[in-house]
Amino acid sequence: MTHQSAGFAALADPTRRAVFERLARRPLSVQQIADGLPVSRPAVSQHLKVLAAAGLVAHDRDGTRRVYRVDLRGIAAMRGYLDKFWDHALAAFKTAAEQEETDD
Amino acid sequence: MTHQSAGFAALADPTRRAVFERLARRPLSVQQIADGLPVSRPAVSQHLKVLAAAGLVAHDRDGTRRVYRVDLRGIAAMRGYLDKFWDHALAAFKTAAEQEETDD
DNA sequence: CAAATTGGTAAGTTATGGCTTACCGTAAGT
DNA sequence: ACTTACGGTAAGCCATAACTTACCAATTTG
Repeated sequence: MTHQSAGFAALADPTRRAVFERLARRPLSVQQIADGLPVSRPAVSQHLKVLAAAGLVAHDRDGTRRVYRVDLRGIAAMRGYLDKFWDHALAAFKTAAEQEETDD
Repeated sequence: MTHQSAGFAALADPTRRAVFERLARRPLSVQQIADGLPVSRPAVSQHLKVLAAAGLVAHDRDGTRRVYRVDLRGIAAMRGYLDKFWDHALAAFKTAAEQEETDD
């Protein structure tokens, strides 16, 4: 519920999408993520916080490192939100089409 | 491509999501949308512009009125973007699970 | 053709959010 | 224990974006 709306805000930012897309390829430490981006490491930390709040990423500990990876729960929530409209709009479209038919 | 990223930004704003969700129920004029929201009509116009740029809404003319409705193209683009990660993550998960099995 | 309704755009204000540097805690390595 | 590596948080800066009022164009109606 909260995850859906937070998800859109999370993926709205280009840098944050870049972080997310990198993690989709393979799990990475914060440092590794920052190395591949034109922003500082603290900036990455802040982005990860937002992504985590949206349920889009999670992390495991490895010593002092945090290895981040994508979390399916956030994606599932967003997919669910969009699918609601998708199904609804398709149904409405179908109804309209049938209406057209009987109008002939 | 452009629609995906614009879509997330478009649905990131609560007011804009409210506009979109209202339109999902049924097509409405700009005035009608504004009547149900705590913001001015020009604000609604601006939100509709953003939603339209993301391919999430479209409109038909009816005299001086513009009747807005949801546009499936924007939703399809966003679904496509998310599904990519969904499929990829599921595949990775499956591979990991099979790895576990052979580890026993 | 004048009046009224509808809605997009401009200009200006304020809040939000993304970035930086500085700082602090924690775990490993020597 | 000291040093190094890693990463989260705080404070402050600046750009963006969400809102307002004011204005204008276009269509319908009397």
